Amino acid sequence: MTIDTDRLDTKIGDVAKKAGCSPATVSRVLNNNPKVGLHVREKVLKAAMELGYVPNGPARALRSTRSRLVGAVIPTLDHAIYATMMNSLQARLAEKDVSIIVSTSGYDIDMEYEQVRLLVERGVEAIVLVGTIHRPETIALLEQRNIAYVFTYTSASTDVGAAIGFDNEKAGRMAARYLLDLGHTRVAMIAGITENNDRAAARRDGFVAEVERNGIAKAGVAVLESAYKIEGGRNAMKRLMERPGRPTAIFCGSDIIAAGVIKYCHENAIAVPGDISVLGFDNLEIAELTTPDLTTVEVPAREMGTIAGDYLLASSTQRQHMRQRELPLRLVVRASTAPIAR
Amino acid sequence: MTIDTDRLDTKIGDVAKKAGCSPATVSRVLNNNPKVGLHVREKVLKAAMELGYVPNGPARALRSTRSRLVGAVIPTLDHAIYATMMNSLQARLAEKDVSIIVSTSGYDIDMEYEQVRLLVERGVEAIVLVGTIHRPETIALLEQRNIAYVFTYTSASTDVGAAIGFDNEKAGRMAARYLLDLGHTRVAMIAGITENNDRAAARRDGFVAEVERNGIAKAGVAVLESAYKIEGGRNAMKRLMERPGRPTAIFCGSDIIAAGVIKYCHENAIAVPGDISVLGFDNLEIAELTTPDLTTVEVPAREMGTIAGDYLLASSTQRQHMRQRELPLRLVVRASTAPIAR
DNA sequence: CTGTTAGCGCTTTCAG
DNA sequence: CTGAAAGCGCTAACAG
Repeated sequence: MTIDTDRLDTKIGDVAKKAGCSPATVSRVLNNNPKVGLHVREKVLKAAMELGYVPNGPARALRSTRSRLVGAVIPTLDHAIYATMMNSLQARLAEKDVSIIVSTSGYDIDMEYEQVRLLVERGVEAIVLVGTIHRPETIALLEQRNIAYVFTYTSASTDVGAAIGFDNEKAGRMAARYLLDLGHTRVAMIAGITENNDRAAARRDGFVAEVERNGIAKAGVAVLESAYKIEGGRNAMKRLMERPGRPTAIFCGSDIIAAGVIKYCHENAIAVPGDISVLGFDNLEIAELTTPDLTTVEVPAREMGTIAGDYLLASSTQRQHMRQRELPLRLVVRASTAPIAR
Repeated sequence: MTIDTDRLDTKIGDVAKKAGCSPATVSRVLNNNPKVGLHVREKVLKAAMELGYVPNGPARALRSTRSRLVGAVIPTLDHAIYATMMNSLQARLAEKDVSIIVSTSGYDIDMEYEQVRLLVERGVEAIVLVGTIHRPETIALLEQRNIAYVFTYTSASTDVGAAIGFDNEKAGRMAARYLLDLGHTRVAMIAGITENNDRAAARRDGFVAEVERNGIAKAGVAVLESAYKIEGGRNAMKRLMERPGRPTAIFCGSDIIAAGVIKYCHENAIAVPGDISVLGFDNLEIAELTTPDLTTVEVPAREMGTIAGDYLLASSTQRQHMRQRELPLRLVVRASTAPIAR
């Protein structure tokens, strides 16, 4: 009647013996198979508990091909926008006892392929990816093995994979529209790193297109790139300010970059938003830390994680109706932007 | 000679057939067993490549009891200090093709136990935990199944588990020492949440002990708690300022909290560090975003992740020499602290 | 150096 | 409703 704690590992047969039934029945109980007698079910549960039985996941996965494991490959965990998404995704999956293997690609699609391969090897049932651009081999592998996958941070679904996110091009246009409506005509963008990052590239394209559509800035909109770090934003701003034809408004590809831009302005006595309006992207917690508080475009990172989780948890039939989900983007107006001075 | 892409899944036997050898030999090649003829090895590799063979991890794990999987249970991914650690831990493990299942406990040790149980079920070979305080069942389970585990963010190893981190109590004393040396006698602490968080509690205890050891502050040091959010810090500061006997220096349990404190000061025309010195903890990227820049205690989060990774990757014999690792703490002096005005 | 044999722990037909 | 039997894909003895 006491709990055995000395056995190194007890298996389903031990539980069966103790409960006085067959292993098959134990398995049924553990899998909530309804057609097991109430009495037997109770005995099994009791025996399992007393023996401290823990199922062997790999054995289960091998036999049933259901691993209760999903994978995610994100650029990095060192950026709040991805960490936050992972946090809510993991929380959602945990509610259903599904585990998530997290790996990072460092914004490199070759590395992403390697990681996806490894995840497939681990037997994940589904995979979360970021963005729309991937190696064809990555998608081919997933298709061939019939593993479900979702793209996040984008709303551009392919004919096969699902997409849960937002329209990056539209986001860029929204940013431009806002600055333009404020009366700015000399605008610039510090775009983050667009190589291998279709989302950053789409934002830039949308921004540039909207600005040029308005006929102003014939000389072209200044577009620089920068690492997603405060220092990166600061350096990019320095480069920008050393060029002729200073802008009066700047759209930054991330709040982190915007923070670096504002930092540079402080150091060089450039008034924000007096001399230059600064618009961020992401709405991270730090947007309330800059002086002045940062106007920014909010990215629904938490929500994306939860919805991606729902998608993965759904049955394959249910998934048909969830294959594309465009989340709304919201402009959060704070104090770093202002109408152009006349 | 072309790559087969239509087969749903090819197994080791298929590769063996194509390479003209036995499954055992294929297995040997795939596991880098040295005693396989060079010629055969090449044929196997070629066959595996052409068939697009991906090993079946669960089957391997079942047979060999080596899953190449480790687990981590952290409080949350929504705080940079943990996300950063996970990022470097994952990167280190990925170099050796080891995957990591990440789960979160929300600072709740009962939840932590559930997550650990699930990880054990998944067949992880080792587990990373945060802090020293855990349910006895958690440790018992790990011990019984003979699964390696490491505590991080602490240097207090138990007789069984390893610890990779720093001395939180010492950190608290260091913070107190610094403020005291600046001449402050009326000091306070906003400690984060200490319930179920032995690290935050130890920091508080060290801080209070060092202050009282100096005989000042007979009335006791004011200690408040706060969520690890900007708003939390701001609210706690509000409460603190509404009490009699305002402090001239405040130690915050996290930079996030410190940011909130500084925010409150701005809003209420309290000069930092003129009226009040503010000292943070963590040295997050945001420490350079507050105005003035934040003086803080640097926590080696990235390094902890890498070292924890090394520990998990090591053989059990090597691990004996790595069971305790206290990383140095560094005080990063910026502009939010100053000697007391006379 | 390579093949044969057995079986890891579990779930799943198939009978009863 | 329950048991017996088979075998998921792989690796580890053990021979040769």
